[in-house]
Amino acid sequence: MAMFQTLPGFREFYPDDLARRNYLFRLWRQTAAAYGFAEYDAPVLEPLDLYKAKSGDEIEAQLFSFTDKGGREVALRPEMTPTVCRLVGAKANALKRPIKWFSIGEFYRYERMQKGRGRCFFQLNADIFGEPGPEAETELIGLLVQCLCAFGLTEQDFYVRLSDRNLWFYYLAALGLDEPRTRGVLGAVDRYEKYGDDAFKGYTEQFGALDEALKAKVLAFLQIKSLPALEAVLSPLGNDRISARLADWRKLLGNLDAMGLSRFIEVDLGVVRGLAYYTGFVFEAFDRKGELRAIAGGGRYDDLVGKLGNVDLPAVGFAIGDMTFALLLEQRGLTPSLVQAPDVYCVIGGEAERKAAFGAIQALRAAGFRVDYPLKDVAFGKQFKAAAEAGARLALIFGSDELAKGIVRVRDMNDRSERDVALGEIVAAVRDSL
RNA sequence: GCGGCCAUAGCUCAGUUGGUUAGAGCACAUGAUUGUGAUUCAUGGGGUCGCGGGUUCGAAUCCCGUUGGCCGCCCCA
Repeated sequence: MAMFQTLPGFREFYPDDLARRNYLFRLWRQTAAAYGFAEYDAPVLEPLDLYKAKSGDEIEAQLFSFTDKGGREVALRPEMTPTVCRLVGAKANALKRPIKWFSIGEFYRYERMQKGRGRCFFQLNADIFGEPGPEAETELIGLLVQCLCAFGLTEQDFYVRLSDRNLWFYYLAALGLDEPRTRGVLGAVDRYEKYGDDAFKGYTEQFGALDEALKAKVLAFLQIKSLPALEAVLSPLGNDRISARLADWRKLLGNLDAMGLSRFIEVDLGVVRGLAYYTGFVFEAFDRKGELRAIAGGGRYDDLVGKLGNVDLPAVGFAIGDMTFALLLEQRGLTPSLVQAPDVYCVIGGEAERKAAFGAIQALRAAGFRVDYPLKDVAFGKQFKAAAEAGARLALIFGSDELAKGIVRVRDMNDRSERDVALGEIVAAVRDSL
């Protein structure tokens, strides 16, 4: 047994694992770039207060935090949002709008491990700053959907639930609830899907039982699954800000429809997301089978940059975690096998031939081809086997007979055909054959 | 933080009522095969049975503790 184990919840990436991870990151990067997002990065270790400021003391229990040698209270980052708010806030006046940024980074949370959750994980974070209107949500939801579709997932595999905390606030205000009670009701709404009527226990303890007629309206509202149903409930109220908000909804859904993404989107007012800092549209991606935890989540947080970056700036963002996402790809058989195959494997007759082979190997590698060869003398049969197992497309045979004639035999490992090439033309010959 | 199940080779696992030197398949390595990828066969390396303690003449096996894993609850930024 190993004398040292990895810390609980931490992960090691052997070459095959890392190849899969890199594949994830590569497609995410390409997709984010295609949508016009610029990549940034920032420290893994941050002042503890950065997270307290955003989320309160309670969050500290789930933080990897400690005191550094300079006596500073620090924490490994559990998420990107506070950091990116600080970054943007610090240069807000110098940055071209809209600010469309993304990053891929590792995050740490001191939590109990579970399926799809460890103590370290990677996330793609994408955010737009400086755009208050639903055009920003259009871009982000579009990007989110494509970040999943890029791997071959379809509307059969996942969907995005779209909701709106503003509409909840406006609606509950119109029903006569004050802000604390509104937050209490939203807490119940967040839990309703899981606990049913028990979700209102917390509210009842704090404020007393919710009026039955009011509760019926809340329950009806959280079950709304379409824009027309939403309009039917809200339009009669004749409330200006609600009307304006419905216009935002029409714009967002219209935009997404024009992008051909309607089949991924489900209006679902039952989603409010627990985070107190979300201020508008919120959205979450789930697998259709409902077997996994959320694949991605995001929403608008217009007040956070002001709080953490000292400049008022509207913002929307989302994050996709790598663990649940990898489980989904696995379930759907979409995890590719990514063997790092060489282009060329050199079969070398013996020590004398090796010298000649090195020249060609060096030239091929300098030209950018992936070239491998046995480090020590091995029987010919073994070398061909090794070439086949490595997945090489070509085998170059550096035998004594060939080298005596100044040539190398090029074997195509797929169709087993062979041809001779002058030693000096090896690079061109390989280029032609691949 | 709470609860359930689990821990034997790199992987998947077997291991009798507690009883010789703890096994198999896969994987890996070598050879049969000194110029061509398969199959097959042979051989080999690799385990203080997660760790610590206890019971016993004797523990992978029974008991206690501990660490780690899986699953669920809380939480999920």
